Amino acid sequence: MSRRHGVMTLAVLGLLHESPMHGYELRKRLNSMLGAFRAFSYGTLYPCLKELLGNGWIVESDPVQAAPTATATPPALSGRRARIVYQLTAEGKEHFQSLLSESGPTAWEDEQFSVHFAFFARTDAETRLRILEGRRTRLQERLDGVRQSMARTRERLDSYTLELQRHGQESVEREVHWLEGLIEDERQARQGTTTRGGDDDAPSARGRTAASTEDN
Amino acid sequence: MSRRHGVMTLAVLGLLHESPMHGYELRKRLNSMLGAFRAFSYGTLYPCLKELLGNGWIVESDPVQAAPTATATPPALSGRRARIVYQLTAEGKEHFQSLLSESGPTAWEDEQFSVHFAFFARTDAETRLRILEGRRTRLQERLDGVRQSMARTRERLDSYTLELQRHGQESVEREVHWLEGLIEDERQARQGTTTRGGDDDAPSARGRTAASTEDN
DNA sequence: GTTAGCATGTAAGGAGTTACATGATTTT
DNA sequence: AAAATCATGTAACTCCTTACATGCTAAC
Repeated sequence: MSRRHGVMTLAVLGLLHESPMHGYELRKRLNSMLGAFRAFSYGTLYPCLKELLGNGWIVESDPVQAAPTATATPPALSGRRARIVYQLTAEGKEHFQSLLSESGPTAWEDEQFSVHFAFFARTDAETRLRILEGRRTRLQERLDGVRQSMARTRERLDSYTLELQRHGQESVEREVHWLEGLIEDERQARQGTTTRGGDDDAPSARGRTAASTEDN
Repeated sequence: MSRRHGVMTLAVLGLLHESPMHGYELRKRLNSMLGAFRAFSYGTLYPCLKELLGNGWIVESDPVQAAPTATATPPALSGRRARIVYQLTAEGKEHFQSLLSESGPTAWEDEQFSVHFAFFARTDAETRLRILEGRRTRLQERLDGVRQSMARTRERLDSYTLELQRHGQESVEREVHWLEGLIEDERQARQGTTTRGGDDDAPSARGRTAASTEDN
């Protein structure tokens, strides 16, 4: 028991790590963080929060009611509906870190990768590198599969199917290229901090951000 | 009852449309067709076949046992395990066409789009255009969301989160660009066949295939 | 002789969605 | 006065995966 709600758990713990929040806001931030990749509905969020509560990873904090435009609103229950603000417990933080340090397929598969990546600033350098490399290898395998299949079925496919394969292949190739840049950055950042085994905060990816936009 | 197994139903019917096949081969062809986008397991395939059978959309045909390397293998049950070869019925073909002519969100959302696209050669021109445009609009909305979110939270994000957003945005932009090329092709192909309302086979996407690789 | 590939299936469960229910508040 | 947005939640259901069970044949 405990490993339910795959991606959401990690994402929610990560966001609450920054600051306490209520459900509605949590979901908005979640979907803006991962906007291009996926979206969650309330039907996933609220049950997930319930479970996190049950596991003692989060607690309800004072329902701090942010002033509803006009500031001076009397005590008790005014300004909108009473919001339930959640915050991380010590165990929650610990669990978050242990989730972050997982570097198996669970971290680099399609749905999970983007969330893990989003919290790389809190992930130690070794794990970051292993996840990036794991994903690159995974995509490379997929590419091999696609290339073989295109070689085998050559000419026998209609133009739409062919175009789909071509487009799919190109997308995967692009992501591999992106990953390779990131991996190189990680390696170079490691040179800077010599043999240190420590975890520190974001190495501000200089160079790469520019490099990957070069062909604008 | 009847609308189960979302994407698979369409994909299986589509493949069986080309030629009869047994489950194992079906799955291989499925995964090679959609290799870059998704993969199915047997746990999805076999129950799906069962349901298609129940709906009368496919039937078992003679277990044509392809010669196992050496040709002359005696009658009955030789050469590997008895394979169950399925083929499309008339109702199956009809149902397949009706699935193909759906052009709502069910056709242009992430998981479904690639399968629908793969069978565009059997889809009529109007539907193709509506699906392509629907998806483009959908992605455009997603882009607007991402851009707004990036404008709002500017500077307050660590470099990894930022890089993720940038990469996500770029991917979506690329797909929009790809779609726009395809849409233009469809429109030009329509000019060729003047006012005709008919469905014909693949307009061999000339020009486009080259154009989208131009920046090689 | 053992691994890899061919071939078919089932049971249990995980992750998430849709649609509903409810109600306040702000904007148009 | 209507519509959008804020806010929380639940029940039912979908789609798919994992892990298991079984056994045969080809290649190393």
